Amino acid sequence: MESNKRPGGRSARVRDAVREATLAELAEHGYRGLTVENVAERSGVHKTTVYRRWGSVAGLISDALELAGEEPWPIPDTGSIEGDLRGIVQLVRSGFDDPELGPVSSAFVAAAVQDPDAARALHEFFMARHEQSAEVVRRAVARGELPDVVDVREVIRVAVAPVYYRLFVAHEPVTERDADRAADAALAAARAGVL
Amino acid sequence: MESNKRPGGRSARVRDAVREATLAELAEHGYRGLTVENVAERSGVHKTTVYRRWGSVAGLISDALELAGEEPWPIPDTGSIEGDLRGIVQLVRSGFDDPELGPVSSAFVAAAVQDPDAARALHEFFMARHEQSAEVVRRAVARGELPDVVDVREVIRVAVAPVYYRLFVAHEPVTERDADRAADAALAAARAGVL
DNA sequence: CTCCAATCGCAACCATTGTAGCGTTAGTGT
DNA sequence: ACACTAACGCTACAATGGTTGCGATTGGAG
Repeated sequence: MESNKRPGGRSARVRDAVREATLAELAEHGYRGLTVENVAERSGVHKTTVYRRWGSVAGLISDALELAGEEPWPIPDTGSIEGDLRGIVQLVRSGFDDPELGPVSSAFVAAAVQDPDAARALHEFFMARHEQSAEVVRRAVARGELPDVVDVREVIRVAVAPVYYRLFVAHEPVTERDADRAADAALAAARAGVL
Repeated sequence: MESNKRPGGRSARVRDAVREATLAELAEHGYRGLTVENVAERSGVHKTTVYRRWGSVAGLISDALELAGEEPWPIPDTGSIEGDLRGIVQLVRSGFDDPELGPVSSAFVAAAVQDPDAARALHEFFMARHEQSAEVVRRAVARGELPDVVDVREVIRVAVAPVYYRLFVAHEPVTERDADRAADAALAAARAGVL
């Protein structure tokens, strides 16, 4: 999708229009309501063109996901690992709570459990996220707050996992307290040396 | 679905045939390949009947899920909370690894992120699972291995969450070691008194 | 400026999914 | 045993999703 032979001009305009329409449709109707025809209609691009370049709704999602993965997100720096970890988990929680971002983010997860391409794209997305977020753990190790044998990415995974588990597996509500507790649990495990 | 006015005879046969066909189709083709027409074909029940009684693929899934939720699963009893927790998480992991059960279980998760009815059914399923699994934590508290203020269900959630997170969110492989580590992390957090 | 290939728009089409009307079958109460 | 009606099967059809072939447009290289 990146090595286009004709990156300038009309192709670029079409691509942007479709991407924008995809995100707008996702925000409004979620993943279930995302259809190639609606995106084509909204973007002003013919449906045949969308099918040719993106193939299906999963292709649209994957493309939008790559785009979303490029922009970094604000890693907290509160001075303590406890505050940083809590900040990250709260950021995840509030992201899904947001009426604008929530449906889009949820749509990514929903698409990935169904389509291999979307799954790959989401995998890459989360690998980048883990890598960025792990910085707070590295800082903590440097400050001597955590043993230096800790698996920095695993701390992040264990910290955010309960939030995702509640949202997408058990389908339970997630309170701010739940988020803090998940962060604290990961921290306790890291301090105990099991991560 | 339970308060049928004619629970005996043909209706029951139809219901069982459809349920069985649904599970078989799920095992073979996963959630993506599950279609009302295929289930109708396989079960020998006409497709209009399936549409009438189950409405859609999500209805089929919800029904199969209620069925699956009724049969209990083997909670380990190794004598120590460490062994029990590890056993539970490994059970989860190996369940999704199993070529027979894996696709069916995954299909439940996939359906629930898309359909509200399936989400409700899966929610009930997991509430029951948590309740059953929490028994190992209660035993540990009784043995004095854990503080008695611990949230027994939360320990289970935190223990299994990383496995589900890897499988359905980050789309990373899950090794046996990953599973043990997740159990150990939850245990460390519980011992530290944050759960 | 001119030409050429890549890309897009368009209409027509096929396949699949889901619905409606209606006659038939088979549990269930008497 | 008999009648009554819920539930099912069947055909036909509407709607949606996705494909194909071809002509028109447009960037970009020389």
